[in-house]
Amino acid sequence: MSLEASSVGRGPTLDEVARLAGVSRSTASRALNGGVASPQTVEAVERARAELGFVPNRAARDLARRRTDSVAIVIQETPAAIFHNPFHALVTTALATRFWEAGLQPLLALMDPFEPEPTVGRILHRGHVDGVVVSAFQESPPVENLLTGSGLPTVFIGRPPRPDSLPYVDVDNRRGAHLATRHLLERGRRRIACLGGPATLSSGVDRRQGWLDAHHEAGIAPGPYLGGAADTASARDQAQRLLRQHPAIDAIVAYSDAVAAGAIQALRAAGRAIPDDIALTGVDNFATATEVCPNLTTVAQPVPELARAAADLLIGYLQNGAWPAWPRILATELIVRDST
Amino acid sequence: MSLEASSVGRGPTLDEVARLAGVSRSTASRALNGGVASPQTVEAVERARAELGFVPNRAARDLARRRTDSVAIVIQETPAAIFHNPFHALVTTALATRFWEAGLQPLLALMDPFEPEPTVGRILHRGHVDGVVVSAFQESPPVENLLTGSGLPTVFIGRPPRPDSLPYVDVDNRRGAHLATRHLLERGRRRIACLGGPATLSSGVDRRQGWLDAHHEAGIAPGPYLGGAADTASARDQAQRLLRQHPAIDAIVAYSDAVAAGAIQALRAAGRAIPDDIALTGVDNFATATEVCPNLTTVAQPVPELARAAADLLIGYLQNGAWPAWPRILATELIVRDST
DNA sequence: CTGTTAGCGCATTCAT
DNA sequence: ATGAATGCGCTAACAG
Repeated sequence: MSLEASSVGRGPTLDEVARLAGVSRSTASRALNGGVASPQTVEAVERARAELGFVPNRAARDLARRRTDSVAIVIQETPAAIFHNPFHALVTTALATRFWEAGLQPLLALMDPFEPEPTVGRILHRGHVDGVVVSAFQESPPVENLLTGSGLPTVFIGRPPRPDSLPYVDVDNRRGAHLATRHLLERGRRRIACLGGPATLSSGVDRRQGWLDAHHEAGIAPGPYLGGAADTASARDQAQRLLRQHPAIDAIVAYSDAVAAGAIQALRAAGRAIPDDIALTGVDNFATATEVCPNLTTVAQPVPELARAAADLLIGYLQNGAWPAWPRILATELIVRDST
Repeated sequence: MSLEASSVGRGPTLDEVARLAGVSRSTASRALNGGVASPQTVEAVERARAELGFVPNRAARDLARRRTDSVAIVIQETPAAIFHNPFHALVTTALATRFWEAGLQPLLALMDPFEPEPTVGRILHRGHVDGVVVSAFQESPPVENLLTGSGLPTVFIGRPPRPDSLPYVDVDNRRGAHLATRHLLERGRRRIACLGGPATLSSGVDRRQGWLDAHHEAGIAPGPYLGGAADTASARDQAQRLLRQHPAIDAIVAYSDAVAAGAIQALRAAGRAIPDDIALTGVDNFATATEVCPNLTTVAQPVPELARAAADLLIGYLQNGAWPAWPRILATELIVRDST
C-alpha cells in the first residue's frame, strides 16, 4: 500500500495513457470502458494504465457523460440523530443496497438541519448526483429551497408538503394508529390518550388522525392529546405531564416504540401498572419493542420495503425518464404483546 | 415547493443566465461567485439566475476549478454495522462538524466491505473528492487497492498497515489496556484473561499488547487470550468458551464495553459474581458502560478529539500542500467503576 | 470593471 | 478498429 502524497490537482491523464500505449485518446477511452477495440489495443492500454496508475477524473467523466450514476440520500436530521434512530439506519441500509444493485452510488449527505445550505448545499447539484431521496422531511423553508432549487429528480420517504406533485412513498400510518387504538377500545379501554410525535412530520399528523379515526368509528370521545415527543427522554417528560394533567386515562397510544419506552419510565415512576392500570402501544416494532418490560404491543412498519420502494421510484425515473406510479403506500400491521 | 420533473441532463446554463442579464459568461460567473463586479451587474445577473432557476453544474465547476471542496469518509463496515456502533457515530459526527467548519462537504461513503469496488469504487476518484478519511481499516487487498489506486490524500483513523508512510491518528490503545490490566493486578488479580477484539484491527493488536505489557512489568505470567469478538452477542459466546476452558481466571480485560457486556451475560449465566469472582474491564466509556450492571470500569477514549485530529490533518494538507506532523496519538484514561 | 480566449479531462460523434 | 474533431459547463488568466 503506497499512498503517495499526491499534490491536489495532479495525476496522470487519459492523454498520457494513450501516448504511452501508442494510441489515440479516444481509442484509449474505448479500451478502458469496454468499447470496441482490438485485443492487443486493450492489452497495451491496460498495461499503460497500470504503469501510470491512471484513475479517471470523475468531474471530467461526469461532465462528458452528462450523468453521474450516483444519488444523494438526504435525511433531515443531525448526524447524531441519524445514528441514534434505528429507522434511519434501516432506511439508509436498504436504500444503499437497492441503489448498488442498480449500479448507482449512494452518497449519504450529512447535514445540519439548522444550517442546511453550508452543510448539504454543495451536494444537491446537477452534475454531482442524478437524483435525491429525502427522508424525515420536515417543513423548513431553507431545506425546501435547497431541494427545489437543485432541479434534481427527488423522491420523498413520508408524505411531503404537496403530496399531489411530489413523488413519494409512505407507510399507512393512519391505518396503523387506527388499528392500535381500535385494539385498545376492544379491550375495554375508554380514556385513551395519544402521546404524539412531532407535528412537523407527516407520520406525526397521520398517527394522530388514526387515533381519532378509531374513536369516531366507535362513537367514543377521544382522550387527551399531547404531542412533540421524539426521543425516549423527552417522551418521559411528556408522559409525566400527561399523567399529571389527566390521571384518569387508562391507555396511551404512543408515537413510536422509543416514545413508548419513555412512557414506561414515567408510568413506572408514577406507580402505574402496565397494562393493568394503563395499557400502552407503540409503533415501529424495532428491537426496543421486545427489550422493554412489558414487551410492547406495537404497529410494525415494513421499513426496508419502504426504502426499496423509494429507490425503485427514483431508479425507474432515471432509467425511463418518466416516474413510475406513485405514491406507494405500504401496509402496517398490529403486533400484540404484553403492554395491552 | 415545486420540484419539476426535470429531464436528467437539462437545465439552464451559465450562458443563458449571462445572455438574459446582458453580460458575458465570465462576468456572470464573477457576479455569482462574489468576484469583482459592479453592483448593477450583480443585481442583473442575480435576477436572471432567479428567473431561470439556474444552479451551477458541479461536474463542470469542479473540473474547471480542479478542486471539489468535498471529502469522503470511508468506514470499512457495512452500513448496518456503522449504524450500530457508537464509535462510528461519534467519529462521523465529529468529522462532519470539523469539515463543515473548514468549508468542506463530507460524503459518507456507504460500502460493502466484501464488495468494495462496486460499492465505493466510484466515490474514490480525483475530481470527486479532494481527500479521504478512512476509519476502521482492516487488512483487505481490495480495499487497499481502492485506496491506493485513487491517488487521493488519505488519513487513517487507527494505525494503518504501513504506519511510517501513511498519515494517521490514533488513541493510545496499548497504554489504555496497560492501565486497565495494571489496575487489576494492583487489586490482587493474578489470572487475568484477555477477551480481545478482531486481530485485523490495529486496536485489537494494541490492546492485547498493553495487556501483555502490564504483566511483563509486574513479572507475572499473563492469563489466557481469546480474540475475535466484535459485538456483544459473539462476545458472549467467546466468554462462555473462555470460562469453560479456563474456569480459574479471576479477571477479564475485554476489547470494548460492548464485548464486556457480552462477558457480563456469560458470567451471569455461569453464576460468577462481578467483581467478587471475576473482575472485568472494558474500553470506550460510551453509554453502555454505565447501563450495564455492574457499571463498568473502563478505558475512556477521546473519540471526537480523535476524529477532529484526523480532519485537521487532511485539512492542513489540503490547504498547505504538505502534511502536518503526524501521527497524533491521543491519551486514554482509566475510569474506575464497580466491575473491578 | 468587463469581454475574449483558453483550457479543465473525458466521451462521443464522425469519418476513415 | 482507429483517429480527428467537437463539446460537456464552467473558471481563470489575459487584455482592454
